[in-house]
Amino acid sequence: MACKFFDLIFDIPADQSFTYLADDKGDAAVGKRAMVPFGRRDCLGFIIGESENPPEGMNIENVKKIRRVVDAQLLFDTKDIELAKWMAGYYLCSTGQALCAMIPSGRKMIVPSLGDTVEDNETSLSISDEQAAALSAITNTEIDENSSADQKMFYLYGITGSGKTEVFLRAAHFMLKAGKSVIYLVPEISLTHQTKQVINNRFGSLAATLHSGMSPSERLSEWVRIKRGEAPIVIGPRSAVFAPVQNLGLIIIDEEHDGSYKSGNTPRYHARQIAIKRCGTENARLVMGSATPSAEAWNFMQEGKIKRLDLSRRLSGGGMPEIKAVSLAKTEGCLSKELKEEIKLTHQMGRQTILFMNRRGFAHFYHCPQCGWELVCKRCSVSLTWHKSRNKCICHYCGYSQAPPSVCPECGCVEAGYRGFGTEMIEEEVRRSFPDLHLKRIDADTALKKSGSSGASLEETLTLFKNGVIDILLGTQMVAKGLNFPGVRLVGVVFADTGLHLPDFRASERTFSLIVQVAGRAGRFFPDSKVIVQTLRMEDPVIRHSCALDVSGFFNAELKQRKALGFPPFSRLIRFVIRSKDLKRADIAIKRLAEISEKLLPKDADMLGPAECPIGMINNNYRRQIIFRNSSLGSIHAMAREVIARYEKGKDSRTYLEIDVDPVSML
DNA sequence: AGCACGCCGACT
DNA sequence: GTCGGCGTGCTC
Repeated sequence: MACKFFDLIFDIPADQSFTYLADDKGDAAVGKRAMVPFGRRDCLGFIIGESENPPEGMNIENVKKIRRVVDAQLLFDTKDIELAKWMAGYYLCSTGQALCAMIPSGRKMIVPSLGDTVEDNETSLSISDEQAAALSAITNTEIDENSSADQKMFYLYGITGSGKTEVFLRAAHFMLKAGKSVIYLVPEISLTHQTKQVINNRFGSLAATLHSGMSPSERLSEWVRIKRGEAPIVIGPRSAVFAPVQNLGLIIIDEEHDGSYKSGNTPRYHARQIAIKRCGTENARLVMGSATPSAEAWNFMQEGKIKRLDLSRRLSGGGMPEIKAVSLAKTEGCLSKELKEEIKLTHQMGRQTILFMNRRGFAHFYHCPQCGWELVCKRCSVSLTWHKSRNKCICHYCGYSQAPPSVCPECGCVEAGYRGFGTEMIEEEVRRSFPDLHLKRIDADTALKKSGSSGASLEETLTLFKNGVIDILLGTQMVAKGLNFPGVRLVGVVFADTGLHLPDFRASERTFSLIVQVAGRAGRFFPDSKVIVQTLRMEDPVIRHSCALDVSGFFNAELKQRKALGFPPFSRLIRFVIRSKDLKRADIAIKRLAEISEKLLPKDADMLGPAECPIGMINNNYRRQIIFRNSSLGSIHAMAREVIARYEKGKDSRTYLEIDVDPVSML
């Protein structure tokens, strides 16, 4: 019987392919997954190559047979393999790991519910001149095989409510009509449903979704549906950037600044980077959008690498709200006089308030005013957060909790207590100040509750708020993203400074972005809306620029600073983190890594560290880091690859090396 | 990444 | 004597 040889790669760190045998008539093929004996066990591998002959210098006796081909359909093609190889090179992982991140992991397929027929509901809604100009810039670009990437990247830069979505939709429609496919990236899973509804209402059921909330088999069947060309538009979070659409015409990245576009595990890819790469090789266009671009995108726009398209006006109900910074310096509790008065006024007007609290992080900690002692997680070295309703102090990294001490364990001082405030504390104070207003709190704690359990689910709460049943919505990041409530007049940022102290060079950028985004929730439909930003740092440029909604003023100052300090976007970084349960091992490993690195460090590059990570321990793992920096990625990239190779030889099996190219968080 | 092999210390 | 922790190396 005729046999063929197949090259397989696996989801392991080693970048090496392995050859297996399968008979000719079988269904083994490049683009499918197969179970094969690998070492002492069976492993799932990706078939990435085939040949008539065994690999050179290899005895046929030693080639094992494929046990079972898992997929009936092809899951990936040579284009995908090329992308995986590029990713492996860029993000310093193995090709197998890269491919594994690209492809859904399901085994069984669910029969997909087939979409309706294609509709063409051309909306008669008119668009503004600015929208029309932006749209024609995107669509009028010649689809020219020889055009450079510069002409294919656009940025819809516009305040909330300026109609970015409509431009996205029309650009998508343009591509669909031209017979091309569209990938529409959104920052959160919850936004995929919302966006899918909008798309399906508009164009018929053409849209597919891909996200981690779906079961693996659901994802697999959507994947296959996309691959067959049955869904020319795909909506999803960062992993959807790999969607196997045929004839890609456009990738949309909504809320480009959002941190969720960066993967948190190996390979730590950024969806924007992958999108740029895909648009380059597949000759597609890229349109991003945000009111607060990332520093990287802003810099590209200034250099002309990305064409900026301005949407400067709000479409409905006039301008942006009045934004006022209010000092918390002489305030007892967490609500300033001004904020209280505005809440009252807003209620009298029959309108609603959103209170925003950026709770997570180093914000509120139990500390002793006498000796400075601070209650910190034993495993993660971050401040514990006090949850009054459960009377517990909880670590937001690992979940550790303990009862709050009644006196300072160091000096016995009874004044020890919490500084700063979380949503629960604000909730209490608001209830005390406004006993007859209906308040609801939304955060990770309350969002966990599913409908049917004691409390209202997130969706239920949002519906109640939308219908005006709730007067005040209090919450964390969740209230800042994508939600539009026409009845809102007032937005209060309870404590804007949270996050400004973080030992991360992006702290300012993130805080700025957050304040502007939250402010955008206010009064999209009325001219009299108001935002109050409470702070202890009235003079801080971040606070001043964000309250003035002055994005370019902020970036002028911030980019000057970044340039002076040599941080991105004026340099590129590669971060190595060593993690180990054992302090000694972590220290030995980081020292060895540093020694290898020093030898290989290019003349023009910097090495920061070795040092303890700002969050020195997470989940009982000690964390140490080294950061490589250079004006371009080239030389540190090559060096990092060699460092990894030498380090891996003779590494300690109980320490782990995490590699992050273009890190976005340095904590 | 797993997993086995093989080398040293301390225990019934 | 042997059980088991831990460094090393390989997986078609």
